[in-house]
Amino acid sequence: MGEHETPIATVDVALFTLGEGNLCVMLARRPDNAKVFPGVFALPGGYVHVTEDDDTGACARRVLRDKAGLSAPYLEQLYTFSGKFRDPRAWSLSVAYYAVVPATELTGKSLCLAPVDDLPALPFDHNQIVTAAVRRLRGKAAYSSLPTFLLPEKFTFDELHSVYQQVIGVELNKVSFRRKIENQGIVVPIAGEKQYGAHRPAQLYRVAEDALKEFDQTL
Amino acid sequence: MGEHETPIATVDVALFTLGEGNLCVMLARRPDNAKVFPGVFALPGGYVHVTEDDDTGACARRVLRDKAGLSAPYLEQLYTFSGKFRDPRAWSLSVAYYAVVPATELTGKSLCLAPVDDLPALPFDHNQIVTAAVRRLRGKAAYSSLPTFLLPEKFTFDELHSVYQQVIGVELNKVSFRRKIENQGIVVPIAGEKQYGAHRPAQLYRVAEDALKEFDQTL
DNA sequence: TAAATAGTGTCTATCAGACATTATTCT
DNA sequence: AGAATAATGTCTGATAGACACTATTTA
Repeated sequence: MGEHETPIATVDVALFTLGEGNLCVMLARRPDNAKVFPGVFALPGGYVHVTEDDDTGACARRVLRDKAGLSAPYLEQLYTFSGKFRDPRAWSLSVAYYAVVPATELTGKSLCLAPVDDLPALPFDHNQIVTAAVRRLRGKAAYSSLPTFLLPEKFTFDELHSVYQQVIGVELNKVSFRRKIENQGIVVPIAGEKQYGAHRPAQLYRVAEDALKEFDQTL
Repeated sequence: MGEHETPIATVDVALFTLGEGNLCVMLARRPDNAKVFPGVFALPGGYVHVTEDDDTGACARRVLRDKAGLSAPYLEQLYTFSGKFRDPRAWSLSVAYYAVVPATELTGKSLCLAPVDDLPALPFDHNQIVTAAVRRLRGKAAYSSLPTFLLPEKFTFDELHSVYQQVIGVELNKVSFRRKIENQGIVVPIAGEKQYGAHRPAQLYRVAEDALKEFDQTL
């Protein structure tokens, strides 16, 4: 078997968070000296550095660190997009990841957040990547603890309920939702901690584990 | 941004079928002149040919055509495996696919089929790829028409039931299973066609559509 | 008519959703 | 007391599983 021309290998990351009640994806301005699409907003991404990255997951974490200063969000490989024409430079292959972080992790950073349901036109096949990532996120939200990664450390039950609804995009019965969440052991009450307001105070919760937990049944 | 060394880009395919009641994966003998692991059984795979393949899916179909003579089985991208050490030659990146075909498509071809629950040690990280593919297949089987791709064109309800059980690995209530399948419209009876035996003859069915259909609920 | 498998009718336990009720704070 | 939100108790309709029963063939 002789040597072949190898494709370009890159990693792109769709970083999700909640902004003003909408599910948003982070966009980064491409450098002005980029060979293609200079100065255009796109998903953060970059070449795989074989001397620097242990694997594509490490590459994705490096991209997030460099472009958003994030250390350890929820990160999952999504899909690998490839083809002759997706990058004007050459036959290319992009391993797409998606990440989920609470909005509190992004405060102060000057980032561009775009609501996923009202996205501008993006270069390459990045609109397709976001669409696929949203589909995955929404799909998993219905039967996993994934939406909890959008919440800050402490939260009330109503916040949890609201985040699930926002992500999935449908109304969820409050009583059934509470039953389900309690059965699955997704969250645990923080003893003695309550959120006060002009009403009965709400119990504060935290996630039971840092890992993603999949439910055995639908919400 | 300067030029970087690019990783090796390959595609590997886990081809599933049923052999003697077991879920099996196809293995191919690597050529004797291969640079690494010559003559060893492994998942069929190959380099991405940027001049020949439109994308990695086309590459996977080419691999299946060349190594198993298959034209259009169910094919789905699984995951991209990557890293410094997974290939002794260099930093490499393998886009893994899995395919599902009825055993009848493989008769006559001299192929090696290994039961997935009793797999030999494979080169590279191919055991890991098969494990991930089996998990995906079993996961999807429970709420989709995926197992129908293991069946021949015509089949009885009991065969359908049996294939689902074999793939998922648990017993499924026959009455509930029939109700569910009927509700989902996965299969349609073939008018006037029955399979005869020393008992009441069984209605023959075919799949309703060629595409994968996902259920709204679990079996 | 016995054996074997195909296919259906129906009861029940479980559970999601709906609704009503109680709880606890602030104004 | 009234407003506001938190949290729980209980009824009901839908449905998965269990079981029993009927159907149709060959031997």
